[in-house]
Parts: sequence; structure tokens; C-alpha cells
Amino acid sequence: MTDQIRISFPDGSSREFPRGITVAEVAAAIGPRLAKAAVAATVGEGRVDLGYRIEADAPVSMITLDSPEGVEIYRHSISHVMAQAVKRLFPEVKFAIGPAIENGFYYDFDLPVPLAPGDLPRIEAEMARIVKEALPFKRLEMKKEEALKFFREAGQKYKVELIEALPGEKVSLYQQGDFIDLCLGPHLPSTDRIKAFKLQSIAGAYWRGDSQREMLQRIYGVAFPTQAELDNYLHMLEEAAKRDHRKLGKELDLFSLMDEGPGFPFFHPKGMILRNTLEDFWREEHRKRGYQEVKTPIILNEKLWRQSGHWDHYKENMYFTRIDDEDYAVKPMNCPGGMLLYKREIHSYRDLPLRVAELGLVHRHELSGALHGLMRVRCFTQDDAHIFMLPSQIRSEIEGVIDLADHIYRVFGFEYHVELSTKPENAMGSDEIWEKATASLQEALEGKKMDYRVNEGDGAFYGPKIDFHLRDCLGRTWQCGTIQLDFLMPERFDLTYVGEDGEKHRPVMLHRTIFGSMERFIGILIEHYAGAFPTWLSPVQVKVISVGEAHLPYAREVQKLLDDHRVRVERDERNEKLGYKIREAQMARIPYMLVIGDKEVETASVAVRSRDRGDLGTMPAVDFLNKVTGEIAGKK
RNA sequence: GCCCUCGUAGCUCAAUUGGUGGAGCAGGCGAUUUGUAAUCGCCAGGUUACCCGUUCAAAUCGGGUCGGGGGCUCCA
Repeated sequence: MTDQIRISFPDGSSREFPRGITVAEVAAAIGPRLAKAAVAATVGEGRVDLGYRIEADAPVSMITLDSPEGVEIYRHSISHVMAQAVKRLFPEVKFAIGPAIENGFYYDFDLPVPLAPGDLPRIEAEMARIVKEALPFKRLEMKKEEALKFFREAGQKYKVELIEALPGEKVSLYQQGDFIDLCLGPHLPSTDRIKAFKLQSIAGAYWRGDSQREMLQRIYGVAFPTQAELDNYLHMLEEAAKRDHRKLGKELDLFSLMDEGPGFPFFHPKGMILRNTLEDFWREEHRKRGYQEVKTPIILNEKLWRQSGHWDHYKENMYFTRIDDEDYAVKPMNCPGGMLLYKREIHSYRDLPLRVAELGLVHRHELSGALHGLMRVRCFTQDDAHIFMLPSQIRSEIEGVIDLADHIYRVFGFEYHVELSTKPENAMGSDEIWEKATASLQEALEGKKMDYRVNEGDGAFYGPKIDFHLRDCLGRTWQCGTIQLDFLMPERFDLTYVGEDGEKHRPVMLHRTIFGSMERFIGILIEHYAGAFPTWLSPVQVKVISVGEAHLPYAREVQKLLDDHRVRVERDERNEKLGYKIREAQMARIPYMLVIGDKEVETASVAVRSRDRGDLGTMPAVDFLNKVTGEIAGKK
């Protein structure tokens, strides 16, 4: 045993150091810049603090604030500082957990008094004090019994519960100043490395996410390595709030939610144009791909829902009613109705695949606290389809849906990612069937060379699924499209087709959506475009604005020309100044304004103002017509 | 559903310590006849979400109901 150890670095180099050297000293030996930027390191397999002593040969890579890992450690350390501040202000606090999250951190507290927003500045001020005190984070290791004793005596029941669930003999604790918390680490070397954070909100959160357990108080904070990054993020949030679909929906007169129908949106005339335009597009794309369209009833006999399995697996989310002394349910999904339609006639293998689409209005009882504008509602229209197919057609049908989804999302310029969800706890059917179905979905994804994440246990109760998650302006992702492979419903409903051999066989089915729900998709579009829809989607595409009374007849002619060619055009001939009418049209996010005055009347032209690019100059009315109809046809 | 928070005119917001609810925009009427983001004047508009209480007196304080917002849980 020598006193030297050999440390290797990510660039392939290696150097000898004295045994027991700290990570910080290694960083310093490499260079002062690294020493300053490092917050922790990976030694061998594990992440350790800068104060960690390296006792044996190992690969070492420094973790700096430039990396996601470094920022995570930074944010996590701030959550400890927040906990310490809360402890100073509320000595009776009990601590739950406090992880780093995207853009920041949170910590869950059990407090005898409710926190108010006014407490946040006080906690922030206390945190600033702790940062200034430059308290080192010290790692302590304890035997589990010892740690349990420590936290029991401190009355920290949540920590006791956490430790009891931890594997191994020892646990690690971190101390800064007089504050000690159970934590795996690593942490910043000292609180004065913290530069920019802001406490954001207080929220309720269940202990361990279990609605049967204690309701804790969670404080969310945002944090970045520099003040500039924090300011930038806060500014982004402000910009995002400006395009909130609830606000724009009201301003642009698209939809509303009334006290009389929480979660049941009303669509206004302009919202309906948007919606119908999307439906027209959707129908056309489906028609091209060999889909038929059906409509099934909203209320169906309860027996059907028992047969489908919804009664056992989905009752909590359903609405029920009674008709002529019989029990009925309002449909939460379209599939059982689709099953009945399949069964209305005998099918040959030659008919398959059968692609049956339905814009189906479904109702689901969502918890009142979960409702959110158009994004989370209690009734919505799914752009559903059920594909009945031979087992040999599974893969090509799935691929067809993936292509269709990609085609449709592309038109809107959406980025998306894909998730594969597997068998949930309350599932119907055997493991074998689930494995087979999941493997089929996987094969299709791999065949398409798509990256995907696996979401264990998140499938529908009747089958695994592929979900498409679109990314919105807040960086939130929304589940829109879904492809669910189902071997069970055909079984439950005894669906058959006659095979080549003249015998009855069981078809396989696919449930799928692209938009997901029309309502949610419209909400996402509003935020995505900040209300400034591309011309083809705009409820009003062109506003004809006449300067004076003398220009009215020609203005009407221009309007008629556009209207005859199916351009959605309105005319503003009010006795107002031009600037006033322009301003109003601009605020309504109308893509084009046509100013009609003396010059235009004389030359049969229009002065075109673009919502996005301002004054485009004068052009013959017919040229503008061609321009705008071209945009509409090209879905621009 | 649970925790916190909020609810004033169609919309966005005011209203000292509890002391007779105001403004801008939108709307109606009138004047103005207008060239690229707001012309002027007048008028009308509210059982302060709803119910119960405390008080001489409640938009304001307390309790409840309904609804909104931020989360948790759940999900298209």
C-alpha cells in the first residue's frame, strides 16, 4: 500500500495524487477555473461532495454548474437552505422531502399554521441571510438506529418513515449551521455558492403523493446559477402568461366557461370557426387514408358498460342517469358504441383493416380541482378512431397512425415526444396478452426508428399505449395523440371476422386519437400561436377597412370578391378614424387588413396591412385574393 | 376531492380605520367624415357571487355554499 493513488479523468488522462486527497484539491490541481466552477464530482460510480476524500484509484469527473447535474445539486442545496430558513421562522416545522425539479426546487413541510404568500418574502430574506453566513454543508454518516433515534427525538416523523424504508446499514445526513437533514447528497460546499433564487408559490401536496395521507404545505422556488438566467426565466414566465388560452379565449371571443357548467366549455362563433376548420382538415386527412366516419350516441345502457369493463374500471369517472326505469351511462369513451357498430354485420377478412373514425363527445367526472380552461374539462370531443384488423396487420396499422400523427402535427409546427405506457394495476386480461400487445407497439416504434420513453404502469385498462406529447409555450407537455392496442374488447364483445378458411376469427383493434381532444388541442393552439393564428385557421382572415363614406361601395365589392372565394372577411365601415379601426383589427389578431381609400377605388386595388409585417403596400384586389387563397390552401 | 388563495358593472381594476360603491374600455345617443395601433361630449349600467351571522352600520369581520386561480391526486 503506497501513499499515492491514481486518478483518471474523462479526457483519458490520469495523474497521481496523495491518498486521501479531497475532490476540491484535485480540482484545484487541475486548474483554478475548474476549482471555482466545481460543485461536486463523480468518483467511480457515485456522486460525492467536494470535501470527499479519495482513498483509492478511481475515475473522477468534476460536476460544474454548466452541467444539468451541477444545476440539480445547486437547486437541491437551495431547498435545504429554504428548509433551514423555515425552521428558523417556524421552529415547530416537520420536514418531508425537498428535491430539485425542472427550473427550481420545492420542499414539503408539515406546519401547524397555514403559510400565506406574505410569508414568502420573509423566508426569502432568511434564506438570503443563510447564504451570506456562508455555512459549509457538512456530510455526516450515521447508523440507521442512530439516525432514527436522532429524528425521533426531534419529532421528525416523516424523516423517521423515510429512514425506515431505506436499504443499507448507514444513512447520510447533511448539516449546514445548526440545521441537519437526511439527505443522500451531494451538496454545494457552502451556502454562499447560491446566487439566484426566488420563492414562487405555496401549494398543498399529499405526503408521498397519497391522497389518503397528510396534506403538507409545499413551497416552490425557482433557481438558476446566475441572476441573469433567473431574470430571463421569470421574463419567459410573464410572456407565457400573456398567451394563456383562458385569457386569450376571452379576449378573442373564442370560448367561455360559465359557473353553470364547470368544466363544460361553451364555444362562441369564432371558436366554432377554428374548431370546424380543424375538423375539416382532420376529415380530409382521414378520408385520404381510408377511414370511414361514424357517430355513436352519448347515452347508452349501463349493461353495455358492464360488458366493456368500464363499470369495473372506470365507474368513478362516469355520469349515470335513468331512463324508463333502466340505468344508463353517459359515455366516457367511444369504444363500446364502436363495438356495437362493428357487430351490426358480418365481416370478412377481406374487409380488414376497417378504419372507423368518430368525433365523439365524451363526459368524464374529473375532480373539481383538476379543471383547467380547455386543457382539462369534463366533456370533450375525442378525434377517435377504432381500427379493426387482422393480427398480421398490427404493425402496418400502427405505423400508419404514427405517420398520420406526424403529418398533422407538422402542419402546426409542433415538437413532440413519444411515450410507451405499459400494463397498469387495475388492468383486465392476462400478462401474456399484455406482453404481446406491448411488444407490438414497441416493434412499430422501433420500426419507425422513433425515440421513446417507457411509462411503466400507465396504460389504459384494456391495453398498452403509445402517447404523443406536444410541447407548449410554457414548456409544459400535453398528451394529445394516443395509440392503444387492444386484444380484450374484441374478446368481451365477441367480435369476429370470417377468415380465408371460412372459420370465425377474433380481430385485434386499435383505439387512437391525433388531436386527442378538440378542446385541449384548441387550447394548445391558442397558446402556441399566442392567439395569432395562421391565416387558414383565423376565425376572421381579412378585415376590409374603408377610409371614408365615399369608399363604401368599392369596399363592399372587395368584400364580396373575397367572400365569393370562401375567404372569411369582415368589413369595418364605422364612422371612426382609420387608426382606430386598424388598432381594433390588430388586437383581434386578424391576419390581413385592407385599407380602401381614394387611391384604391381609382385603381381597383387594395392597400394591404399584415398583422405581422405591417404595411405591405398596394396591390390589385385580385392579386390579394390569389395571395390569401394560396395561403389558406397551403395551410399557412 | 384535498391544501392555500381569490370573487366589486359585459371586460380590466379603484373604494382610508367597518361609515351612502368609483374609473377606463366595451355598450347606447349625438357631434366629427377621418390614410395604417385609441376623436370629443352626454347617457345608461352593480341586492359588491350566493346564504346566514356579528355590528347602530358590512364590499370590508366570522361561518357556510357555489365558482375561479396555484398545487396535490388523476388524465385526452
